[in-house]
Amino acid sequence: MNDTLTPDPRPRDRARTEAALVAAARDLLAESGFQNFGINAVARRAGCDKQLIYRYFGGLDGLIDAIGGELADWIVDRLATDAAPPASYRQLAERLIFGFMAALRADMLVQKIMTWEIADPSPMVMRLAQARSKALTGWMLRQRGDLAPPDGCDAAVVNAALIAAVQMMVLSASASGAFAGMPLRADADWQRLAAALGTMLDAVYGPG
Amino acid sequence: MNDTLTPDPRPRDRARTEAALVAAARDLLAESGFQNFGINAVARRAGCDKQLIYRYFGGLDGLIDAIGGELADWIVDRLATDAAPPASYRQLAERLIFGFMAALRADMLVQKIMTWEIADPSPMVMRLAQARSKALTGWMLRQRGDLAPPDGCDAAVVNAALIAAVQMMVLSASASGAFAGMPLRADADWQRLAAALGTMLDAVYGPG
DNA sequence: CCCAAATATCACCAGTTGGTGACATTTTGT
DNA sequence: ACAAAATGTCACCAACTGGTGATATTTGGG
Repeated sequence: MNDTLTPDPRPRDRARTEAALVAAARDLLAESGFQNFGINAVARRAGCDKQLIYRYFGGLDGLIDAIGGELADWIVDRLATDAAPPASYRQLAERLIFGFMAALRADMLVQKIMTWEIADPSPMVMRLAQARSKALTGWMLRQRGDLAPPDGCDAAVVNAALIAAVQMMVLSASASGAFAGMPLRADADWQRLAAALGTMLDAVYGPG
Repeated sequence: MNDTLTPDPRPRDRARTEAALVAAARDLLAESGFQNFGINAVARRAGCDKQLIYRYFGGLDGLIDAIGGELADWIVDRLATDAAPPASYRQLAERLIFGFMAALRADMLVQKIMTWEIADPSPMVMRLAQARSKALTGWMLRQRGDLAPPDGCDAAVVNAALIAAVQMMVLSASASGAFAGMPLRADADWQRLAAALGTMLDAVYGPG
């Protein structure tokens, strides 16, 4: 009869519960960011008791690590889609920059985590950043082959700066729809940015 | 005898108290960022009751606005120090980028506010960003004179991208001492970045 | 002088947070 | 069949948050 004594608890399936907790944490992070992100909010969202987070993940840190494992190779997964290897260093850099831009624009969760890394750098969160940048440089080394940038050009730093520009623009756009007065809402806005980045790539690496 | 009945309250000086509150908020923000930044923390730091924040500023928002007023022209104040007008567009852009980099690197408070704008965009905080970018574009227009960028180059967006790159690098450096695996701690690191930015300016605007 | 306004502080409120111990129920191993 | 372990839920804790009403004390104008 279910006599209002036990209001049907969730089925006892640890794997399922763990997955629900990870999903709840990820969705919550992607939707609202790390503000108001806490153990209570995650448990509430997952519809189960926070005690389980302690039991199964050892706390919120462990839960974050579980998320981190999922997106360690985030950038590589959606960058290495081109069949043909790049024909020039310029092309390699172009694929890196524009691929990064598209991937980041489409992934709210990673955007929020990147913001988190800037705003509240805890050891736990920094590990996510480290894994990401390691995967990214690994991809570059693998794709580079024997292509070389022009002489007298610190390509690593130039690329880092372009990545930084894209990252800042995307994060700012998600927050306010603009950066430094430049609107970043319509597709035309983004195409204008892409054109400017193309100009810079042309200028630095040559129109290859 | 001050018989433990009245533990000497602060002197009744509204102007002084308001200044103390603004200073407390600013210092707290610069030191710890907007995490744990609340009305209780500010009042505690200022050594007076939070009620005064409600009375004198109408709440935390008003206090933030008071800070915003102080640094509305932040970037202009420390950019327009050069006596001679720029001799070329390249020189203008160089002053903008490197001046911005130096100013931002030296100002922890503005760094934290910029992070705030990304991480927790509330209407109140966004007003600060708007005032800043308005002042910045105003400076550009005033300094530009009749200098013009090369044809076929969307200089406004190129400059915005370079500013974005610098901003991302500085914020990331303050948080973790690196960006995308590139260390940003020693002066040599920053000189390397400056050199790369110089390369990009050369390439886009010509070595002038 | 006296009363009103201004100033400063305190006491309390409801709500939230992270964290822990106890309990009930189900599953599993022997 | 029975005990032990695993799973899920609840109740509670101290600490903190933003917010408000009441109360002292001082200042200043009439």
